[in-house]
Amino acid sequence: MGLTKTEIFTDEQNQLATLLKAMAHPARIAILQRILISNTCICGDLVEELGLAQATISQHLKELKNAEIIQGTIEGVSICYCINPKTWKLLEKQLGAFLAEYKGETSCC
Amino acid sequence: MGLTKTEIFTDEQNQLATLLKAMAHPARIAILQRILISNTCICGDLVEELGLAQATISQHLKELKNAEIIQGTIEGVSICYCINPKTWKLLEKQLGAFLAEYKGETSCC
DNA sequence: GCTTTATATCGCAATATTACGATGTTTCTA
DNA sequence: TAGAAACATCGTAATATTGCGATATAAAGC
Repeated sequence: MGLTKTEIFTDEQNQLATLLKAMAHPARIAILQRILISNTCICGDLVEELGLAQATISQHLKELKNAEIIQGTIEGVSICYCINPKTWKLLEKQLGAFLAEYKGETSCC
Repeated sequence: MGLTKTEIFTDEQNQLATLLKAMAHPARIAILQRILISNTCICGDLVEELGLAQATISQHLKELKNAEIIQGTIEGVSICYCINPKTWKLLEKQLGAFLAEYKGETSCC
């Protein structure tokens, strides 16, 4: 086991779960926040700002890139990362719809 | 290792990561959607509706409960689960603010 | 071409997650 | 009070994640 049964769920459920999973780590949230603040992309600054090893940061960036939440382009010696607008919009739409489904506390538990 | 370095991050970052992690599984998204649709709580119906074993569903419910995203009350023999309004509102606020930080594609990568 | 700088990848150890059968626990009913 | 129904918990196997040191790779400048 230890393997999620993706066949059982809808594509939307799997997609949203994948996106959430990619963000579900404090380091990756911190990375995204840094990108959002600087608007313009950042790179190895992260290693200094967060207290994690270069290999670890690189790995987190890779996961965000795999989920297509961020994208990177070579900028000389370093690499410039920024938000992938397409995925971000998708996320806003999917998550927004999901969260909005809750209609207040119409008595229950 | 295999242990997240929570000391390094802010409480907000850790909290948001924990909430996202609790939702970052297709089964748990499916469970939440069912609760949102039925508004009124559900229980063992999930075992039939999703194709997972009772023990597995119970475990997923426990994780959602630990994250305080849902809450359950004893309803005779079965248990009634529903959204925890407080956490849901917190989630809407935190996630909303996070997602809204992105200001379009002001040229970068 | 060699060196420096900036990232990526590999390999590993520690720990976490996912799924499930088996077994406990609690509550209602006969 | 014994039995059934509905969940929860335990134990376990398979796999995934986290973090890092060491090493590889790529671009720029000399």
